[in-house]
Amino acid sequence: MKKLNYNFFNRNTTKVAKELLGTFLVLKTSKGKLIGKIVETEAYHEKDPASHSFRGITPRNKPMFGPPGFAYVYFTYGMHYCFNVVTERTGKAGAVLIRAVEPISGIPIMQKNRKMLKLKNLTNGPAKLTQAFGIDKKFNEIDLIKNKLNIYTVGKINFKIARSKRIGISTGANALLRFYIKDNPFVSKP
DNA sequence: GGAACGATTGAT
DNA sequence: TCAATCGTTCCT
Repeated sequence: MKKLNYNFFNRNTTKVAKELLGTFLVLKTSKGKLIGKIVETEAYHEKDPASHSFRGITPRNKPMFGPPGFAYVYFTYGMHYCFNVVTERTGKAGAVLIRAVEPISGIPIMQKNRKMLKLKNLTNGPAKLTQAFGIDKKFNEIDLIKNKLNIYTVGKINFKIARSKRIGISTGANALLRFYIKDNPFVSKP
């Protein structure tokens, strides 16, 4: 297990989105470690009409323009948080939305956070995994290399990557910037 | 100052 | 298919 570093994130957003598949999101909590294998991502570029960064920098999307390897957590629909990893060099916006993970460790804690027992529904959506991990606005703009929330790789690929249109957006909807592990049951929408 | 809307989810 | 629910952004 090797922790992903700044160099990994300081690259083209689409490339990072693809290579994040099969890596492990790890959060150290006082009650134990939460681990989820990333099985679904979406890429959001600076000039992408679907991206928050499209109309330039604002107080909310500021982290997207910041250094790579940091978190961008935003609140949406009045009740949900979504977790992104910032990509590209400082000054250029870019982020990868983590849309789904496969529960690996700390499952009882995730079940408690989600108030739900069914493994399949625990983390198979962007706002579901943040709820399972307890990720909220306190995690916005934190350094994912130096804090309790990290991403690790084992360097092995034993799955096929599928590609599709992104979900839940209206403008720029035809771009194939969603990536997921083929046949993985924890992908939000296969 | 006001209004429209959203990178969603869960229940009906 | 639809309500829940509120911060952000854009318009006046």
